[in-house]
Amino acid sequence: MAARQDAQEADVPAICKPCEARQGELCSAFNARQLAELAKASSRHEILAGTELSDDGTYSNLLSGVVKLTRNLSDGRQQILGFHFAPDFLGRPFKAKKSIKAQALTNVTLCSFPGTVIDRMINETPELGRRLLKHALSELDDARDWMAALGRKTASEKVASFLLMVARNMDPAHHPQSSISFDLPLTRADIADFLGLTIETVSREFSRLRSNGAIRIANKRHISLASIARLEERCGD
Amino acid sequence: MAARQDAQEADVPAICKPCEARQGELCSAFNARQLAELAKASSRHEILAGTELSDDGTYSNLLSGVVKLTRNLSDGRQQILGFHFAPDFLGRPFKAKKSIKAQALTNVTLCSFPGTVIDRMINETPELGRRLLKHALSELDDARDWMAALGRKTASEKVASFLLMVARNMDPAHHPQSSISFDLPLTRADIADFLGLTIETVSREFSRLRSNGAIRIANKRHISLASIARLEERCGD
DNA sequence: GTTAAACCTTGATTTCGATCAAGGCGGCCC
DNA sequence: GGGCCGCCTTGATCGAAATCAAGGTTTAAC
Repeated sequence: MAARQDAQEADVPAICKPCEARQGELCSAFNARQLAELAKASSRHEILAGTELSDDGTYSNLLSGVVKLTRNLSDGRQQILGFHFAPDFLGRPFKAKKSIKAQALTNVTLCSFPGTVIDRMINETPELGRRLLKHALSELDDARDWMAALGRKTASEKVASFLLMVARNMDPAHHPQSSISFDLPLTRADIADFLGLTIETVSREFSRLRSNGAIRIANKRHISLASIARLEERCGD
Repeated sequence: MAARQDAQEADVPAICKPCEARQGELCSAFNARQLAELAKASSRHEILAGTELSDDGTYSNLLSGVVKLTRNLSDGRQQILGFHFAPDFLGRPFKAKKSIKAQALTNVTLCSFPGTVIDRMINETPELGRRLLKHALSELDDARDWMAALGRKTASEKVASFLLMVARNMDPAHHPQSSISFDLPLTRADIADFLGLTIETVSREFSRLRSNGAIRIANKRHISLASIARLEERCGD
C-alpha cells in the first residue's frame, strides 16, 4: 500500500510485486503493458476455509492455500477430482461438459481477474496460449495418474500415493531421501472421497503405515515421512 | 491421386480434400498457405489393429478407427486411460509426466505431421493454440468423468456408463430416445481394464443388462441399445 | 467444568467384486 | 474333419473393503 504512488511508473504493477516469486505459471508470459492492464482488472481476495468458489468466468492465481475440485453423483456419492496447491492457477476457458465444484480446503488467497481479459490476450500473446495449454495438459496428466490409481491400486497403495502427492505439492523442492513433514489440509472424509474409499479404510491404512514405520502421525493431521523414497516403494507404480 | 496435378493451384491441398468433412477439430484453424505447408509435411498411414503407435513427436488426425491409451503399474496391472474415436486428434506438445502407451484397437487411418510444424504455427495462429487448448480441456473433462466412475460407481453403473460413452462416440448425432446399435471395438479384457474390473465381472454385467432388456447382444461384440435414455438411468450420474 | 459437535479410530460383520474353475463358441491351421 | 487357440460365459468360493457399531479425542461454546 505504501508503494502505491509509484505504481504507474514501475515496470511491474505494485499489486504484482509481492507476487513475483509465484508467477512462473502464468503472469510471466505477459509484458509490462499487459501486466499493468491485468493489474487494473485484478483484485486480491482472502477466502475462508470451506467457502465454495463460484464458477463465474474468473481466472485466479492461487497465492496461498489449497482448493479441492469435486463432482457428485445423483445420490450424493462424491468424488474429488483434484487439488490446487499454491502456487497454481485456477480457471479455464470453454465450459466444462459437466459441472465441477471448487471449494477452499484451507484459508486461501487469490489474485483474480475476469476471463474476458485473458481470452483477448491469447490473441496477442501466443506464449499465453502455450502456458494455458501446458497447464491443462499437466492437469490431464494428473487426472490420468489418478485414474490408474482409482482403477487398479489397492487401498494401501492409494493412501501411499496420496501422501506422496501431498508431500510433493507442499514442498516441491523435496529431496527424495530426506525426511519431510507437513499438515494435511484434508479431513479423512476428503481423503476417502479422493481415493474412492471410505473413511474407515483410510483410517486403517494410516494406522498400518504408522505401525510399519513408513509415517508418523501427530494430532491426526500432522504427517512425517521417513523419506519420499520409502513411500514410493509402497505406491505400486 | 488423379487430381494430383492441380494440387499447387487449389486452395486446399489435394491430400486434404477427401478429409474436409472431418477437419472441424484442428485443420480448419489453418489458412490455405498453412494447409499447403502442412500437407507437404504430412502423410497418410494405415495401421493394423493391435499396432502400438510410437510416441515420437508426431501429431495425427485420426481419420478412421479407434485408439486406446494405457498405463501399466509395475506388476503388470493395466489401466486404460481413454480412447480416441475418429474423427479425433492425437498428439501433444510437452512431455507427459509418466509414459502412456497408445495402441490401435481397430485398423486405423492417420494423417500425421511432425510436431515441430505445429509448434511453430502456434506462434502465428492464436486460433490454433485455442483449438489445442480446447481439445486438451475436453480430454481433461473426460478423464475426470472416469475418475468419478472409477472411484464411486458400482460395476453395473460403470458398464452402463461405458456403453453410453461408446454409443455417443460411434454415432455423435445420436437421438437420445431412438435405438442404436454398433460393434464394440474392444475385448472384454479391454473393457475391464478401462473400468477397473475383471473380465468376469464385465461379462456378468453384460448378461445382466441383456436380461434386463436394456441391451441386446449378437456375436459377443454387436450391441443394440433400446435407447440412450434407458442406459442413462443406469449410470448413476 | 460440562456439553456438544466434528472428526477419527478400532472391532465385528457383511457384501460386492475378485479369484478359481470349468466349459462353450468361433475362427484358423493343418 | 479335427485340434488348437483366443475369447467369452457361468458357477463356486474367497477376500478386500464396505458397512455397522461403539467409543475416543479435540475443539469450541456456554
